[in-house]
Amino acid sequence: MPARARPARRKTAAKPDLGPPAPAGKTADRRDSLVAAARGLIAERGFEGLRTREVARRVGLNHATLHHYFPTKEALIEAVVHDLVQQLTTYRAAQRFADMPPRDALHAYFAAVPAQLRDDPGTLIALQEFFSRARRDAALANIVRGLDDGWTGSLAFLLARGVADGAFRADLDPRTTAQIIVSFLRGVRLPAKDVAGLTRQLAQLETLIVGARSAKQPKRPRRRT
Amino acid sequence: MPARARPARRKTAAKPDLGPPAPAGKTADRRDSLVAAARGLIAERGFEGLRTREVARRVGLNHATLHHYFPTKEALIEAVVHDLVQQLTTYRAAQRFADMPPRDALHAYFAAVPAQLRDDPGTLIALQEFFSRARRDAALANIVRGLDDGWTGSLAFLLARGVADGAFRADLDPRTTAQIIVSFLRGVRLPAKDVAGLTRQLAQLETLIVGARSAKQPKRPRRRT
Amino acid sequence: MPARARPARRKTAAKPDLGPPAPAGKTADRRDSLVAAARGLIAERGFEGLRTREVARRVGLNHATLHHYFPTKEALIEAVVHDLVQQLTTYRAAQRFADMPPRDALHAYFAAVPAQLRDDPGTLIALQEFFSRARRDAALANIVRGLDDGWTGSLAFLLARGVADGAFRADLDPRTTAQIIVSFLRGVRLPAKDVAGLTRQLAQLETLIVGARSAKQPKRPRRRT
Amino acid sequence: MPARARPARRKTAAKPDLGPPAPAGKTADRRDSLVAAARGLIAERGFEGLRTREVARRVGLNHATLHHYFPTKEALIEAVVHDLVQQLTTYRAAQRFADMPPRDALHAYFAAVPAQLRDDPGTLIALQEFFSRARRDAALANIVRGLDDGWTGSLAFLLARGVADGAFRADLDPRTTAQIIVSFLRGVRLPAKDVAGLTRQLAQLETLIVGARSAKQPKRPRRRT
DNA sequence: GATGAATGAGCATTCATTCAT
DNA sequence: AATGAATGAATGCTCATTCAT
Repeated sequence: MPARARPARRKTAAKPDLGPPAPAGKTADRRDSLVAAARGLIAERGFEGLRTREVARRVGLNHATLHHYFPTKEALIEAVVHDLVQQLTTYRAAQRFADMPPRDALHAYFAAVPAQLRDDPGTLIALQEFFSRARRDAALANIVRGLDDGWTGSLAFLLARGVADGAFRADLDPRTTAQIIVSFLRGVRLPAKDVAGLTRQLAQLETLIVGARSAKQPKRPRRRT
Repeated sequence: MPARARPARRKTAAKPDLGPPAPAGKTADRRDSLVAAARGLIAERGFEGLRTREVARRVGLNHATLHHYFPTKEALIEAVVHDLVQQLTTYRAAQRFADMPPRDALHAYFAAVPAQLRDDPGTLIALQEFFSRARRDAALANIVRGLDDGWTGSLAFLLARGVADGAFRADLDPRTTAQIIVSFLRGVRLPAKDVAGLTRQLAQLETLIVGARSAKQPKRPRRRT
Repeated sequence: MPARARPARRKTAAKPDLGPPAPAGKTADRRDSLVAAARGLIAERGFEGLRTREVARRVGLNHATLHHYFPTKEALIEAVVHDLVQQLTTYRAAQRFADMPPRDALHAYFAAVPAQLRDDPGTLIALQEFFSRARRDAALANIVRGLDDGWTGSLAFLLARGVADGAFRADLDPRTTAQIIVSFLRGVRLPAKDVAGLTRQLAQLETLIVGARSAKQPKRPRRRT
Repeated sequence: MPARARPARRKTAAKPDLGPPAPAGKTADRRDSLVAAARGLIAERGFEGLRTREVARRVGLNHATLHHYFPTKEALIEAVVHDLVQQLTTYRAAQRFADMPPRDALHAYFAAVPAQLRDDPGTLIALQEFFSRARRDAALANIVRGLDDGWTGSLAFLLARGVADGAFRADLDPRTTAQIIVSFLRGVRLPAKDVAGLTRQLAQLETLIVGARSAKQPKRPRRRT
């Protein structure tokens, strides 16, 4: 749920107090609604089942009106990707991994995954669809690659810090391990019916990364005080 | 319309004495060709881009003739799944992991991945497409789940053996770890442009599973025994 | 339900005498019908009013079937041009101007115009539409130019012969005059409600070309014995 | 919502004292601009390619605003015709053929054609489009017929004077010849790439009309006082 | 007057499927 | 078995027109 700040429509922008409640930003809202509806539809039916008519219908608009906001279906899809990228980037930036000890950061990171899955599975499912589609769409592949690099990079940084201060296994290549984690997360079956199972997997992965020390609590690594 | 009597599926093609001299297995061959073409097309363009006319064209058949072999497009897709499942099951059965020490078995298993990727990327890409599609197709989901369970099961068995004989880390839950590996493999970006990177990731994963001992050879752990 | 009657006949292809009257050339016939319908529609409503659905409807076909014969609307239009060009070329070739004395040839040529207008006004009207459209369609412009050059050329040749043997005015540049005639014919108002008027104009034009001698029979120049 | 009170059309724009200081004639100007833009677009792309949005865009107006000036697209088109008619009528009136000797008048008339073609080809091209469209639009056909009659009439009058005073061929029917000239001009290929060719054709036509005397200067007959 | 938003009717094109031969 | 022809149900997109503001 973004709630994009909406920066001053048009050039007038005076409109101190209008009759209707708040028509300001209606256009942006509509666009956002359409993007959200499209994302949901992609999550539900894949690109195979994405119909502009259905997207418009879900927002309560005539299908022709959709083209008032997005000239083509492809433009709508692009908007969905960009929204997805921004949302994920924001999400990553919002977490202050840098402020936390590596092990806590990793734990927090992993803890966020099942939460996100429960709160907003649609976004992640849509993301998987885009990963799939990137295979045959060069432009999308570039965007996805950027997303991937950022994702891997932030994880690799976190892991490197942990390796340096002895929190993680010494024989761990940060970048390679980050790639493993990313591929693992990308490969998670969605929609997740077995969230408990996923939580267990994340915990196990944490154990593997942390190393031999935590052998005594394999399922649930001790939280840092 | 449906219920077309499916004559001699797969490679059985026994039919010791038929009227015409040599038409044996021709129908099965055609079916196989169509399935292979469909699989290739799915890999190339996804379900989005799967067209029965194109499938028929690639096999050199008229598009209407395809319907003599598969009453509907959906039937063709099902045949592709079943073919895929059988192929993978056969493949797994062919490898004698049970006869090898766990660590060697794991290594062999991981070594086979980049090889498969190089030899027949199409099958794996198609597989990813089916995983994607299973999200919205209950019937397909069941098939895929079976595949998944078998895959996870065989890996879990291997890991359990390793944990039991001390080849792998003791704090490793075989089933959970098997699920991690499966999700990781499912999440690998295809087509793989960076096979070396993938090989490195597999080696790292091996290291994490084997445990602290191999800290000195992170990239290519010496085989024990 | 197919009701498959024939039991697997390969490349036999005997077919000595078939039940139905004459299915041969049915495809060509359909194509021709569609082209004719399209030409008619262009004549009636211009390119503005050309609808593939209507073309198909006039031939008694589903609009999707039209695309079985012509991949796009543009392809259909092209077929109409080519048909038009061929028809006109054939028409011109059929007239044996070369075998006639210039003056008789010109007269015969002019006499054919009102006849054509009465028999098949649609073709000429469609032709005018194409002339109009050639203004904004480079490809069409080339085709039309070719048609024009042939038209002008044959007339110029006729006129040159007449100038040479004294049948026409001596101060007449054959090519320029041919261009005048062609432009005049191109500019005739269609559909022609006043055929008599047009006939009069052609006679007058003949008089102007023949020169001063025929001052006594302005409307109907005497035919050369 | 038609019946928009049309205030001060054309270039009158008197309005000596209005409320606001300078909005005088603004509405009329806007209308004229729209008509001019529409005419240009018709010349460029034909009726096929006439889009009200594009017309408005070229004038710098919102497409919805266009409907304040012209209730429908058809009304805009009508305004274009009327503007065209008025322009041509004015143009014809401006030339003082009546004051000149017939042969000079004809020459002046013909000389004006290439000039007009060079200065404002758009108007003539649009005119051709309207001639084309008149074929299927009865209302337009009437307007065009009026234009045609005026055009033919003025030429016929000129020719009649010339025949009477011996300037032109005696065996020339003024009205019929006027129709020939008009059809010829209507059939000229536009946009004219070969203006020299057209000039030559006009000169030749002049020769044909004047008669045998000018046989010595076929291209540029000396003006007979 | 001006404008962004909205809409209905329509359009060319696609495609899995059916059917007669 | 094989195929060309045919079709209905979409599908993305267009565009003149309407309307609330």
